[in-house]
Amino acid sequence: MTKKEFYITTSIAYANAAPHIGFALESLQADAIARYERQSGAETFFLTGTDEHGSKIARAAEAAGKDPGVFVDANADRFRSLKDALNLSWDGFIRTSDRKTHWPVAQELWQRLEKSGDLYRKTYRGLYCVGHEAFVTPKDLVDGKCADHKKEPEVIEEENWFFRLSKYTGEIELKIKNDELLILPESRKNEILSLLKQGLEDISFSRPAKDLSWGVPVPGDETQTMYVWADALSNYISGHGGIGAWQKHPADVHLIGKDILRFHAAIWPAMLLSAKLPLPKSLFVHGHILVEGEKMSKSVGNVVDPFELVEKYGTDPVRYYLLREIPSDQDGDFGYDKFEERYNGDLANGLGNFAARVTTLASGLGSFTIGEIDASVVSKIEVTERHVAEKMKNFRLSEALMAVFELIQFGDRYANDHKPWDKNLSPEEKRKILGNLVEILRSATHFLRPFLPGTAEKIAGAVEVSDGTMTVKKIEPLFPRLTA
RNA sequence: CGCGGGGAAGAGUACCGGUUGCUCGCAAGGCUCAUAACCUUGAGGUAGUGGGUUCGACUCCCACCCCCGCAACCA
Repeated sequence: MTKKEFYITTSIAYANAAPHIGFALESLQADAIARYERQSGAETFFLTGTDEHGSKIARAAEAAGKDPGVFVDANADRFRSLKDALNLSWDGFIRTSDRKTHWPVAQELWQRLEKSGDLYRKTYRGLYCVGHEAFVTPKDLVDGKCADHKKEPEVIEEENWFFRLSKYTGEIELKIKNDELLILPESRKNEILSLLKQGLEDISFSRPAKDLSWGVPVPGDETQTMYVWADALSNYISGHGGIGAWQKHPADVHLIGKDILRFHAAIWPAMLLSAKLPLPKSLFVHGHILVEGEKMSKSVGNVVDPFELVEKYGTDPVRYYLLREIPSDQDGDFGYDKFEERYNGDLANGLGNFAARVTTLASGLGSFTIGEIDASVVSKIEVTERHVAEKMKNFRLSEALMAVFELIQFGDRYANDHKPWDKNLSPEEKRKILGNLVEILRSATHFLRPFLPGTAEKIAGAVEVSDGTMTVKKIEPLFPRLTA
């Protein structure tokens, strides 16, 4: 009760392939926010996981000659191992194929919707393309034929469960409008409001089990398997203690990509309303990563593997690039040249060099008492703290990082102005100046900790403080310059 | 077609109706504690295009162009 609780989620990744840097970005954003909240004293729960059902996965497994369960286990492990590669601090990893923790919640949620009278059977008639092995819409057709497969689709009828999404349009619109369900950035809020204004239609909530066997069975109807909505979205509940826990404390923020905004801002809230459960407090919508200006796609072959990046550059440089170079709420670009520019400019020359110069200078002093800190330094640190807090509140991570690097620049300037290496300075004068510089370094380290936890650890390890006495060790180069 | 977002110096971005600010990159000078680093100064933008409102617009309005997402069964 007394302690602030904070519950943050990423979307769950579809486990049909290996993770790419898009998911790495979302994980890192969530991680930085989670670490920041934890550091600020909140009891934080950070959830991530994998979405493992659906015919796409069943087919991918079949193509790989594997049982879907085995296939999905292997992929889930790869997503899980992002934790080490990227130094993620998640507390829970939910898998939708988990029959013990996930299925009962998905089914309970389903039953709640049913109890509210919001699920009904309806015959769905659609155009089925054999090539797609899926329904297509008239817009996918050219001259009455599937644009991809050049075949006329068949008209197929099947019975599905439907959810009365239409019933909740108005209520959701209102809650988004008055920020009861806060959507950030504001442009995304506008986007979803304009969609809601057009109204929502009821959606199909299940598939015949004969077509979709790899999924959660519909309770009380063996012939049907849940379609993605109840199956996947319920992870936010099953991954953190189940329905009772959600009732007490729903998610503070769901991090999602712009591609799944409508699911999270319309379908998910509608389900929760129908189930008489509280809505998440906010959604933060990030953009997509382009690679050298192009959309990342398997067919183009420009998919960037986060594990390779980490292998090549190290964890914190990858964290830094994705959190700093990619604007948190817009599309951003990944490129190796840019990566190395950022690395050299900010990490090697900026943070790394500043840490080296300060610790080298201060290590020559032995143990010394911390003197008074200049008013200008105190106020710069305070300003930085305020800026970081403001930016973090709106999840503008890249801008928060900018504020921290301004502090480092301030530190470099302070060193140049006061020249603690000057032979004419008395030992007291040197100590005073270095006391200030170390203070700047320590503060910057503190602010950077959510973003670059490993680096912060290293710097903190070089500065020992006890009872107002400080001992500084010379630090090993944190980020050796990359040379072309 | 429609809805939403975005288009600013080589790159990434901020604020704002009233001489475009910041970071990286680039150039010159300074300094030498530090990872050829750091500091200072400078070059570089007709703010997508064309109209309009206004004493005055990057900022408001309209049209168009380009990019991105959505467009309900595609996870």
